[in-house]
Amino acid sequence: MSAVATKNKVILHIDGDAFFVGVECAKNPKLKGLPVVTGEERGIVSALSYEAKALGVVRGMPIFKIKKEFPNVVVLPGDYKSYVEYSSKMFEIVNRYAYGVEEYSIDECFADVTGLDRTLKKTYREIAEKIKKEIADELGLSVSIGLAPTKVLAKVASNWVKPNGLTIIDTSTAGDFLAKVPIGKVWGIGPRTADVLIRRGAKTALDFREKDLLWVKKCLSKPYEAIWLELNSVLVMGVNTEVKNAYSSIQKTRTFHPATNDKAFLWSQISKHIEDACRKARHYELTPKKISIFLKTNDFKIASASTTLPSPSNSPEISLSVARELFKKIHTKGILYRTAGVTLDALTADFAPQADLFGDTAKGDKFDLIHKQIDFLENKLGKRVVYLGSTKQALDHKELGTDADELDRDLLFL
DNA sequence: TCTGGGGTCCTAGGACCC
DNA sequence: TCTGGGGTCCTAGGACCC
Repeated sequence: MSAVATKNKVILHIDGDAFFVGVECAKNPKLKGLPVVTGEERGIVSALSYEAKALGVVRGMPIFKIKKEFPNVVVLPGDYKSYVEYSSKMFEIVNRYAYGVEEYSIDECFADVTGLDRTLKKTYREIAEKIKKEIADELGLSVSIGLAPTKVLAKVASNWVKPNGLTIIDTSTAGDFLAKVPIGKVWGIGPRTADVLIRRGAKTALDFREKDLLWVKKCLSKPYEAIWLELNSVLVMGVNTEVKNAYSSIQKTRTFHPATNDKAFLWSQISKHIEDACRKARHYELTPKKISIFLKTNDFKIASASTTLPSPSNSPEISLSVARELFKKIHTKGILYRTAGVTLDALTADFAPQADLFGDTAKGDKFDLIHKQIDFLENKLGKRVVYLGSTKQALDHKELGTDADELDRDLLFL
């Protein structure tokens, strides 16, 4: 037995209430108390106020439907810049009370606040209340807070009362809470795994927690062991306070309707996604080593193919040349596809590439220079001043059949 | 929730090596 | 030619998150 008693950690989780709408109300307090949605520019609801929810509005609802059926709902375009600003200010406030914050998403963070009760001579509840008050006073935002010995339990806690909640779960009370949490509501357990667990008799988080580890290992894969341990108050998912400053993948996808099998159209979508993904990679000075593309059918089956690039490059011409083969592999005659997507993978910070035997790197260098010029132009004149010939159709919104090969010329259109 | 877009991590199976 | 076992890399697909 260890001489040092292993005392439970105290993990805090903060979740913004209807965050995007919350920010809009903070910017324009007249909106407070009104049914408000954001997402006008996307055509579907991204976020909605609790007042809008009460009327029957749901996430993903088409904006035209809102305007028609709920004329008194305020519809706003998303203002991502503000959301990011408010988000980082919110994290700064939390950071006053923690040695680092894990920025989990734009409206959520975790922090390890263990021991702060002694340092600040306050209870954990008082500390959480203070954080909540500062966020409300300084930013005009409402949040829900959970305090618990692990991240998974802290998520359960912050979700327990919403909006404007403050819930504390400790080892002794966890069972009472978990008995009321359907297994599918646990962070990390989605519909598939929930099905499996329910069939095996674990309907609630408590049922699952009471299974033994061997059972968990036998029925599920590795990540679920961590969830099981965390439900049992064993902290295994560390709070990662490192500021995440690089993507490890960049994805571009688009769903179109109606679904189609048109080869030329689908290929032009892929081409556009490759251009856009490469542009983003260049913007962040990242270079992918891998590319993968996928097509999704009407019944949500995904056919994907991926490969390692001949040499790392963020020029679309390189990706395009290998994607052509990948596309041939996954495109099946007669099947209708609803979504096409591209992922650039294994991104690393830009580096000076070594010349290789086959001259691919030399080719990449040439395109590199061209794209530097184009990026410069586009920064001044706007996006897509210049684009690949194979992308043209996607930009024209043409859906009629044209021979794919005819369009697949790596030409730049001005 | 008949289901948008952008991410992360894991796993099984095959290829190839010793 | 057949045989065994282990390691590692690659690819396709699955599951989950916000």
